[in-house]
Amino acid sequence: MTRASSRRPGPPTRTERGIPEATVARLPVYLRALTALSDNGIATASSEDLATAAGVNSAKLRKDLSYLGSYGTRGVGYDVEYLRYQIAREIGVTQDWAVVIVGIGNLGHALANYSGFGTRGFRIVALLDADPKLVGERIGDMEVRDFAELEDIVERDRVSIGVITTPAGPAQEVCDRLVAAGVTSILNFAPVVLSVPDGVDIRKVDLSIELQILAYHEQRKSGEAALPQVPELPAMNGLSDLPSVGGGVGA
Amino acid sequence: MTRASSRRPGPPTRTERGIPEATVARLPVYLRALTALSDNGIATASSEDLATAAGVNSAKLRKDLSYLGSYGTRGVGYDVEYLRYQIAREIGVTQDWAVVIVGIGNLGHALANYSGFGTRGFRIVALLDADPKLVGERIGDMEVRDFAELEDIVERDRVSIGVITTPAGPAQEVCDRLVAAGVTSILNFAPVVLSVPDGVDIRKVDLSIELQILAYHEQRKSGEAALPQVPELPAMNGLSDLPSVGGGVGA
DNA sequence: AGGAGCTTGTGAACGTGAGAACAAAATCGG
DNA sequence: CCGATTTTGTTCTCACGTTCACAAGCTCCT
Repeated sequence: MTRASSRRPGPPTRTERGIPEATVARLPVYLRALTALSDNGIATASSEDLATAAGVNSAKLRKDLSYLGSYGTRGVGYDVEYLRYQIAREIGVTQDWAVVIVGIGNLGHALANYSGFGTRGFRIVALLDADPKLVGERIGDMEVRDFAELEDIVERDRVSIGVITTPAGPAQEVCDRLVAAGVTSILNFAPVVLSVPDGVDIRKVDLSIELQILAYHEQRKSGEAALPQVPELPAMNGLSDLPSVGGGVGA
Repeated sequence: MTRASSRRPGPPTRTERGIPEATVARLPVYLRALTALSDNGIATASSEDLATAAGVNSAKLRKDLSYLGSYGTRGVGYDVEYLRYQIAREIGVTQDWAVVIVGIGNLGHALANYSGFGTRGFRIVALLDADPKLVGERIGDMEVRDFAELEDIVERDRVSIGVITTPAGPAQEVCDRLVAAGVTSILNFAPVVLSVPDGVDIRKVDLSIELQILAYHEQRKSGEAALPQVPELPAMNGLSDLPSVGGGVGA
């Protein structure tokens, strides 16, 4: 959760209509669970069913849904299609969002290739990279374009979401350009902390950090016994500054 | 934060030596910030400096570090190298962790190709896929091997971490096989909720969910004005069940 | 040596999130 | 039509996480 936007000092720290951030983060999970149920031909589901499908407990799910309104029926459960639509609307995926991907390296490639994308609320309108060797390359039905065209594209297609898949180095500059061009939501895969002005939302995905969190717990499981007790700086691993997935030569 | 492991009912809900989960999730960020400072030749840093580099506020950073011990010096700050080593040791990245990647589609490819990986605490020991057309393909200095070899590899190389980059369909089965083979930490990129026994840690990375969270906030920013007030189920978008990045034909 | 000036480590206040438990509302069977 | 049963929506309580604020401790200068 990395909201960078305006927190006005009003009394209830919750936003506008007031859905807690933790709940917002779970709504997409519910949406997917509902879709799965729907695909299985299930028309009605109890909070218990839904909670199981979504991997949470039913009390939490009910409370989450209560923030949206009273869409269930006591004694019966939730109408799958109806609830699904309500959540989709609340999240905002009943409309299409234009997305640009900047940095067409390994990961950028993977995301660009991911076909089941355009049909699901998000539409990739451009793949950008500053490396002339990449510009012009075709990926699926799209062509990599020069990063210099960013501003034009953002304006023309009303792009509000940018995905950064460059290496760490150029990420901040790319970010600044995106923001200056009018993008107000950024999904960052580069292993750096980006700074953005108020009103711009940033979320970060970082493979390396996820692995390190797993390693921490893994270490507790087995190695509990013999940890060297505060040794004096033995030659450590090359834990360096870019263990994420950033690809491409970026901007 | 998706720990599935044992929560014994002891009084302080905190684990073993007791580092809060929220703190654990930030330690890798601090580690990276320290490495960046170190690379810039900075030998000492205050909590303020570090906090800025890591994108958090200094009070939080100090409290987080205090769970590890007293590694700073009042009036001075922290020795960058020393603190870096202490955090690395705490996380467990001073040792090497063997990792297998299952599902060599677009994303599996991207992760496999990511070079700055083996040198940083995590060593990919195998790329696995069930699709015979992929088996044998060379990626970097590795070769894709048959998913059937999983058990042998896990045992031989003492693999404790598995990365799932298959599509949603086979993910649970792959997960079960991983667990049965002895893997106790799983990083899941497939857009499904995996169920695992106690003692196995799961973390999930889901592009589609991240985008949807951004979309939610984006909608609040602009569209605040005219939201159709609870319409009656208009033809909605094909919000379906696999908007993540899963690639390959998996197991 | 002693005081001024920093910076850490932590206790306490506050806010947010999770889970238990229950009352309100709906269906269904007789 | 009424009671039994089911399941939601909500209230209450507790645990967790964040932030503030300050005393303890270190260095440096005079």
